[in-house]
Amino acid sequence: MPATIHDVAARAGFSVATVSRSFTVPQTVRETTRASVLAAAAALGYQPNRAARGLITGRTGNVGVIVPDLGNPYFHGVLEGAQSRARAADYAVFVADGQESGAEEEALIAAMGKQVDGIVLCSSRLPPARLATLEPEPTVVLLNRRVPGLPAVVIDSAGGMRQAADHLAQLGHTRVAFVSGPRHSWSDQQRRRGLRAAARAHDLDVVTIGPMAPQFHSGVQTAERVLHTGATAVLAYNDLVAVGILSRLAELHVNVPGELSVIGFDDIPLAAMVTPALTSVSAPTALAGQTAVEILLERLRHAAPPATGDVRRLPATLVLRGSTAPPAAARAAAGSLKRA
Amino acid sequence: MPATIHDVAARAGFSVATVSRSFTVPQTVRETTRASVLAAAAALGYQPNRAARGLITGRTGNVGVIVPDLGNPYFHGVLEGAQSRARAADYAVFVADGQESGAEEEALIAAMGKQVDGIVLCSSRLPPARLATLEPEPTVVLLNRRVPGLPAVVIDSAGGMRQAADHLAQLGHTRVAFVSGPRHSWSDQQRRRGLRAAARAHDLDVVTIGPMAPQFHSGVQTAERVLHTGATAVLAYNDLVAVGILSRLAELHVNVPGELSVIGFDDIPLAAMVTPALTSVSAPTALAGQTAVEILLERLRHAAPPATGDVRRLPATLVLRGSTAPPAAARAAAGSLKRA
DNA sequence: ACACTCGCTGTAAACCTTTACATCGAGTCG
DNA sequence: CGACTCGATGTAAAGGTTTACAGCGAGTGT
Repeated sequence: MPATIHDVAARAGFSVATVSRSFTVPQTVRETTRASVLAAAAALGYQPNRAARGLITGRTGNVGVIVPDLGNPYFHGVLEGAQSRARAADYAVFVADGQESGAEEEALIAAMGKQVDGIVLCSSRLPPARLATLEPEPTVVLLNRRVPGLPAVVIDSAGGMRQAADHLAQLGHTRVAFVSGPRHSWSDQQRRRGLRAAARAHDLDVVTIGPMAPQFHSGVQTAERVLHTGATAVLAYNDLVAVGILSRLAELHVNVPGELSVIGFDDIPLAAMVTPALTSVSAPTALAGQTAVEILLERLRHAAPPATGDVRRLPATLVLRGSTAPPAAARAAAGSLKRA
Repeated sequence: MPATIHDVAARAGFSVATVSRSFTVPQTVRETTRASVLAAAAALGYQPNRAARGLITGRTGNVGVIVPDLGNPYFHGVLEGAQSRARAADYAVFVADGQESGAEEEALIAAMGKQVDGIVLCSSRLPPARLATLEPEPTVVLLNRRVPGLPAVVIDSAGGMRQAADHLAQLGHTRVAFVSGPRHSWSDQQRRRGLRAAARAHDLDVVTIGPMAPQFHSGVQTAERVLHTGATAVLAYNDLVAVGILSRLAELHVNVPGELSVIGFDDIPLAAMVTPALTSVSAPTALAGQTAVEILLERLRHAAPPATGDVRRLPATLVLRGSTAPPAAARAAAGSLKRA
């Protein structure tokens, strides 16, 4: 029913080859020819059949994005960025939810297999050994994960964590809690690393709680434990748990930031919507998504992967809001100073 | 490079037709035959080439989901539901962001065209006339939108609104504000309709503010206007603006629910995370997404659309949290009663 | 024994496009 | 003027699968 290349060829008075070329390698047909082909195509509403094209070229014009949890706001930014960048290049994007499971992820990769030209794997739950054997089929780029030999875009969590710790130290905090994320999470390791370094530099006392699921309810459950540590500030693995902490603290009538400062991670939209607004380490998720498909497309263009170990590092930046302040002790001291 | 049906056929000692049949119409091949075909396929890691299959069957095994804004949490639930239902049926899902624009949406539909068997159109921004002429190519099902002749799944916002208004009336409120959503939004019309009905029933005084963009900042901007209406409760078009209101109210030191009750719509995860937790009309978004692809798949199965005007109505239910209470006046009255 | 039906399998066409190779005419160079 | 090159176009094969049709052997009913 829909018009094929043959219909266009017949109408334009040329062969199918010429029609095909008019679309895929315009330089090779005479300008006037191309014009009449295009006119015929437009008149017929012709759209190339991607399946047929894919069959012969081996490319699909699709990319896949696999995230561990579609429900996690963190990945919405990624998805949005990926989608817009892909669309700009006339690629379509498949999205799939790995359900936090390596096995499911693997199944997804297999299922996507021939349907996509490449895959953006976000915060993969797969073991490094498995990741390393993924290529060359399909072409992948990692997001927020590094394994040797695979291109990746990573957000500099460690750097962000350092900024957060600097900020806290500067405010006068000396004992802080860290509510950590999933045990084997690459991101968690990065954040720990950043925190360790900053702690040494500033002579901060750090007590780590966790691992915890990166969810709101984890924060709710953890709030009281944080209080018991005697810390005057808490760094949460991500905004979700930070907000959970905030929520429980409000129930307990603990003043934030007066009695406890709270810092989140990722700066998802939620962070700006709670009261007090959450100081958070902003992760450029949309940019990350964009960059990931950009690298993917680039690799696809030159079938020979140029720099397969290409790692793009995106900076995270601390954004100051209302959930951090000097510790109560410091303010008390300042107060007594004034009084004295 | 990857194994084809021919390789499997050769290895199993049968023809390609038999191999093909073993996968697509298993009843027609002898059981033992099928077993050896499957064994050969497994040994070779054979996966049918979808492009080739699609070329001949005309089906792609893909469905598309178009949402007006990937950044809107409302659609995350939809997307999640759609994705999981599709995957269960071995379909893959394309996702695209219409950017709140009818034109972009149209372009997306055209671009998806031959790549998908059907499309779930969420809260479409397209005019009804255009929507009506979409079919039969591609097959679509609408979500949160109704136009004659097209199957749809809608969430009963009007019913939800009625529940919300009932709740408020029961608490003793007599004057409430409604912060409305996008002017031509179908959902907004539904909500208005439900509110009007409930207002009549309970003799509620309703003052409408808006239209407003369905965003957090709209709520922030609107909070003071709400206060000035003299209403003791406010119904927001969705949770995002409700939370915006909450946020601004906290800045103004207006107690919620003491001085003003706030009700949101959609019950996105955010609603449960703010303080006070937001009373909201819960929209079963994931179920809606699921149902939409279910209808789509069903229609695809019987090429002849069974009941093209099929409309599935999903109930919305009010979930009570901490942002609603009797109006200050009522409590004062109750207090004086007690005192008397 | 014959004509049939029935279950299972094979052969080959068809789906729509891209692209290697062939063709053909016109210009170029010696 | 002949041998070539070059640009524009056409012909046909190829890509992997499904499926209409044919074939074939075994059972069935007469």
